Amino acid sequence: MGLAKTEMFTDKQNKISLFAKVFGHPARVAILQYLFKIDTCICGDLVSEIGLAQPTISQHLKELKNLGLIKGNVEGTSVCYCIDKDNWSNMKDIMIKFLDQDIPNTDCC
Amino acid sequence: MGLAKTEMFTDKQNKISLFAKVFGHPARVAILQYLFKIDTCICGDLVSEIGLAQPTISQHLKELKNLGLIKGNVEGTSVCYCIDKDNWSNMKDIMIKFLDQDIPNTDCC
DNA sequence: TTGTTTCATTGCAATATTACGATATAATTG
DNA sequence: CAATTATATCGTAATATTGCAATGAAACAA
Repeated sequence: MGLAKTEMFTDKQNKISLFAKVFGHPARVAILQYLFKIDTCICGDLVSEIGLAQPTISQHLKELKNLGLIKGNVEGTSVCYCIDKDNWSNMKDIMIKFLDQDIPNTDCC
Repeated sequence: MGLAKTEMFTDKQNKISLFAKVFGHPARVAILQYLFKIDTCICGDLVSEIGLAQPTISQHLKELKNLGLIKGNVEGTSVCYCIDKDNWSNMKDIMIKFLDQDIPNTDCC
């Protein structure tokens, strides 16, 4: 199979899992952290920064772009990437709401 | 391949991606939400609640247990599951720190 | 002891993900 | 135009994930 049965879950649950999945690879985490760290757009130094082959980085960027978390801008021969603020903020709200629930106070375990 | 090159990333990046990966399936999100919603341990009604086959649920529970996010207690013939408060709290801090970074104010994109 | 119930494990088929070489595309330079 | 640079896409091999039927194991009930 390898195929999640998304139709049996709520939209919210599927959304959370889609966001989580994109963070489920250290290369994508590293790309995002780099975008946060350097206070400007990324224009090309990602391949040397991360250490994976160029097609691999391109593929990871595509997944981040597909979810809307980053956006790219063609700048001559290179492409500038940066966080999509609105979408990131939206995702953050959803994820934090999931993570920050009150833990039931049942000491049966 | 299908194999992440974890050795090229920091421990923190790998940790974040491992936590995220476990949330990257709606069934595991649903299990956790159910654990939060019902204010007590889960003792057996997960299979009927989620709607996947029993071995599938068992497998998802195992992954959550492996990361330490839930713990189980044998209660007669059934097993009681609940959130592991300390580990959840720890994970939450790491994930929120990652999600809640200040977004660079560069409007080049 | 013989079921019965509940959950875990095994084994396997279907599908997804990861990584990268080769190649394509698109803008720029000479 | 030809060469260069930067990125995307294609194709494919290696590995991971998902789901479940079959089976096992452990506690309980009769």
